[in-house]
Amino acid sequence: MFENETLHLSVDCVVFGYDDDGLKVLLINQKDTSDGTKSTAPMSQLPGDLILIDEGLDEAAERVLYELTQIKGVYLKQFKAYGDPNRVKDLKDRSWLRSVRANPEQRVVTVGYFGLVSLQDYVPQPASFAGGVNWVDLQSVGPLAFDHNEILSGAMDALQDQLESHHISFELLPKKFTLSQLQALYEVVLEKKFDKRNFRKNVKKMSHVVPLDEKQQGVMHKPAQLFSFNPDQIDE
Amino acid sequence: MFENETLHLSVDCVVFGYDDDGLKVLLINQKDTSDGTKSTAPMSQLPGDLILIDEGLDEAAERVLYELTQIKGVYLKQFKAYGDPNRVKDLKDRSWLRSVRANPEQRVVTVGYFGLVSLQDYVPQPASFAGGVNWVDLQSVGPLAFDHNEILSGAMDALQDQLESHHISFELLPKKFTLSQLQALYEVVLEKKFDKRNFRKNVKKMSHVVPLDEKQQGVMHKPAQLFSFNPDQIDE
DNA sequence: CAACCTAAGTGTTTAAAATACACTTTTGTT
DNA sequence: AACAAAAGTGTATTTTAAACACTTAGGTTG
Repeated sequence: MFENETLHLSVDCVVFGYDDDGLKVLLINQKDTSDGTKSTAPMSQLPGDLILIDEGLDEAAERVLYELTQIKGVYLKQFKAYGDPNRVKDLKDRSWLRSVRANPEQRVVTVGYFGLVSLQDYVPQPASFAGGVNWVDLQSVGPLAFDHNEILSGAMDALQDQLESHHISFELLPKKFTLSQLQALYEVVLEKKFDKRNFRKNVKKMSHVVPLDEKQQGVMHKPAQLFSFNPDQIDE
Repeated sequence: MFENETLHLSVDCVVFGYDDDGLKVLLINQKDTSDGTKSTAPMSQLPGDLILIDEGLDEAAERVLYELTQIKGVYLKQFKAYGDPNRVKDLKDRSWLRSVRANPEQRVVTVGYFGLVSLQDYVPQPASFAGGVNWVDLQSVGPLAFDHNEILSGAMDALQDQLESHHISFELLPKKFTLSQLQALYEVVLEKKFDKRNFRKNVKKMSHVVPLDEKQQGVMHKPAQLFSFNPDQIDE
């Protein structure tokens, strides 16, 4: 059943990207299998790959993400290991595995990481580097390879759990942001609405959200004040 | 540096046991190395072992815990993977590894589980089965093998995070418990005091904590009413 | 340059939740 | 009968959360 008695370990990265039109996830397209078999429709998957024998898990997640998407320097956090012995045994995943793995039948346990990036700052659009890398609207994510839909949903749960308690919302926003952007982010991630005045009252209690002497420009309405995040000033 | 190019995966279980005199963790003593080398002092460690090639992670945690301690049927939950490439390379752990592993130099990534048991119900005292299995007061835990102190502290964090939100306190209490026991448990785990009247007010709002028609017996003070947990009645 | 569009920004009232606090009751023991 | 020990109970106060609507600043249009 298992090609030999060893087991491989991989990391898979669920990188969430946010901008004013919503929350996206970074997916890559499996390259068409070139072995002449009537390949099933090419699938999307999370960026992930086997870890090297001498690298740590966090390190592997960073490397793999960079190699597959050219994205680096982003917030990345482990959230769960997935170890169903048959998680890479599905028929739909066979031909692609055969085309990229020395031992396609080998069991692979994977460690899931979730990542956060602002699509306005920081990140060079990965599509311009690696072919087949896409930011996909969360609602539009179809069936993914392996158990990647399950991993994605685990990442989403972790993100929701940690958004408020771990001060990570700022990883999804540009360095300078408005309170409306922050509120919209909360609403998208937590899937509920907030009252504008109450929301702002709460934010103004957080000493790590600091108002700048600067306003939004080029918008056709009253320009909003800009804020930034000061990580040195987290008080509980 | 690494004996060969494969990597092993293990599970380690941090099983918390609770009774009226506090929170304990289940440790096992490494058997004395019998290879004649001047063995370093025998160490304690978390119950853990390599997973088999065809079992899932949760399944492996259950099996390993049972094999090493005879404990089964308890609440067990994955909380974090530990993958430092050198986590089993410390000098202090050498001789023991040589005595139990075919490839003692091989890298091992481990997946941490935390477990919860009531020391009053359920659990046959493991000490009566497997030699060298001990419930150790959390305060009295000394240096453990490998990175097990770090894993223990990660498990404690996970327990604290989830105690209130995940309705797991009941896994640490006898089936029938008093509100004072429940409060004492909260105080020990969360490391803070609660006001008795306010605590009871809150508990009485939880529909899954149901009062029984039964009182404590054989105590030399006013006997307390007993309560039990109804898992079918969790409302958020 | 006046009218208009758009999102920003702002306070108060009400309801709910958290906190602080001390005495009486029930059982078993001496 | 007196005592010891923990169980059990209510109210007032403070803090936090929730509900709610109009004015303002800037850009665009005619």
